[in-house]
Amino acid sequence: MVTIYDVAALAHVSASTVSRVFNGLKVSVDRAHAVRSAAAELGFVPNQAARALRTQRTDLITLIIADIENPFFTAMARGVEDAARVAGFSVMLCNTDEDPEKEATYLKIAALQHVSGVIIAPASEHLDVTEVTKGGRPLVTVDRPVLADVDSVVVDNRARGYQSVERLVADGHRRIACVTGPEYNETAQHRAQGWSDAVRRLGLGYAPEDLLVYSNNKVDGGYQSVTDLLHRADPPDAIFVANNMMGIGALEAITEAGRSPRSIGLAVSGDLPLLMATPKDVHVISMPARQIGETATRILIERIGGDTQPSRTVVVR
Amino acid sequence: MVTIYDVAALAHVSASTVSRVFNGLKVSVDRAHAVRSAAAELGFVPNQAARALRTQRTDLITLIIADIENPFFTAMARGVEDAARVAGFSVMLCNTDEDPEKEATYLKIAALQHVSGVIIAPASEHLDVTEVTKGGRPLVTVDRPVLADVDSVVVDNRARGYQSVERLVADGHRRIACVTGPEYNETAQHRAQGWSDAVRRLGLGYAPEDLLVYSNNKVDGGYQSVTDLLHRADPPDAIFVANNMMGIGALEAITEAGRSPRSIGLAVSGDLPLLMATPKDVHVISMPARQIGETATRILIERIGGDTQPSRTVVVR
DNA sequence: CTGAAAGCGCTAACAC
DNA sequence: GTGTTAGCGCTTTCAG
Repeated sequence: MVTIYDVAALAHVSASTVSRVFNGLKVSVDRAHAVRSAAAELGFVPNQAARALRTQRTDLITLIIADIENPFFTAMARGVEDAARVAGFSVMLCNTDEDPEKEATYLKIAALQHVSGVIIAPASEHLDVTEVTKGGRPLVTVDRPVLADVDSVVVDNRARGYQSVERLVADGHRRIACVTGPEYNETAQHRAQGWSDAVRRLGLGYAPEDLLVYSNNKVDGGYQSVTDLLHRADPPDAIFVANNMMGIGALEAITEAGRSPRSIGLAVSGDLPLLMATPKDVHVISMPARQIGETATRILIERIGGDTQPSRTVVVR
Repeated sequence: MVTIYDVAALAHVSASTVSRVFNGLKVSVDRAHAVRSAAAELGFVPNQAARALRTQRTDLITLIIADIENPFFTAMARGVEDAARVAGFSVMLCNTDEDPEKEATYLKIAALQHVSGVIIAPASEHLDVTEVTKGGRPLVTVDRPVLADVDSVVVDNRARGYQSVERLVADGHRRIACVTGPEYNETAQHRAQGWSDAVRRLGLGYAPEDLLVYSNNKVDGGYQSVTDLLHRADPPDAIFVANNMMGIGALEAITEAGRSPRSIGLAVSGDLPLLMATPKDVHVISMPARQIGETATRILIERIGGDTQPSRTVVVR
């Protein structure tokens, strides 16, 4: 392994000068040049482990997401990756499967690896971030805020629910059901709240609770819930589905029931993955997934750079 | 930060003894116990950077895939992750977007970070692995072999193409087209070869080239290619689609053309993502994505452990 | 089986 | 601006 000392010897300078060159500190031009060519000649690459040991930091960002198979998260991951790369950071992607235990493990690993920062789509707002933030390591949550004092990047979930109802009403629907995520999931709750607020505010004339279904944010859940709704004695004439994956399931259920998004109104929060063209008549309230990732990364990197302003929650449109 | 010296002091032993305990080397039971409780009391966690610097290795595996948004790769990633975790490794997931430049960058980073090993779904068989393998770091490729002397885990792509034709013929189809991936992609070529072999061997009575279409392994490509095929003057009566994403596009194209997989035969290599139920009459030649990931990881970890048998290519069924 | 001692490659005071 | 020096926390000979 070629070290900084080999380079120093070849360039007739000290090791510190080599170090300075590689860290962009002030060095006279001729020596800097000597160092660079020596390094190139030897194929020198700085040893990250040594650097990490010395500085107690890495140029690594850990990204922890709930479900790598959900296109929303993968799109977000791309946003993170892109923003991180231009800033010279690498991203370590971890998948929790919505399992708080895996989540905790990854947070611990992140701390162990001395990553520079963590971006996480937390399984719950009760996430324990102390393990990673103690020692001043920044963490920003995406998709949902947590109760701890950290930065978050989220979307306005209530507005999404509200807007969905407005659009369906504009289409002439009056009896609009809601299929949202698990009851313990705050994001799911907020979307449902937006929907129920609208149902009341617009005077649609039924108790929202009667048409509210909690599901699992997965394709099969959306399929099942919508199928059930369609078979009720007193079925809805439209449905707001609060998550992209369930949106796919909903579409399948509607098709299978011999209906179409024209006859039964459908609004979905989140982009429908893998569909060439969004079926006519489906209202898609698009999710700026990539932008969420980019924004979160930018905030994280500012923090890594020493930004100490009070923590904030950014709502992305 | 609490170090092994703090633990050593509290346990009245030397630092080396603490190190031995944490590395599973022989230490007398009572001292081992003392060390463990001291470590627990202080909340000691070994500093990975120091360890990496000393040993020149990490418990990190880098997984490099072409497209994080393709469910085949994400399923594979899960297999890798699961197998890695039980062996005490963490995985760093990198997404190349099929961009050889990004791929090269990630390989370089992997070497820099002193990861223990690399699993990669290479963009091409001409992948240059020297940067990462020099120094004896193991690398295994998945999905496709490369020209270098490394382990690979693949599926039998020719067999998949051949089998698809057999199944469609059994359904009574005689004029079977093939939509495969990019021409430079060996995997795509092999699937097409299996298809064309079958077309000839089964005496279907047309020149395979006439019904072979190269596409882009994406949803839109599958959609476009199938649409074009259906509008030909002399259209096929069945289609073999060589990739999961294009399979989705194909299905959309068929539906949009007012046809169904019953009237136009359809066989797809790879599982159709996000569909609740695979449409009746579609032949899906399933891909053992997860198993590929697990197998690759197991091989990699054996190599990391010092296995030096000649490199091999494992074909997963 | 255990401890002392010597670094792994790098950075950051500190002097010059 | 530059070199000298002293570690970062750990593992690993080498003695005992």
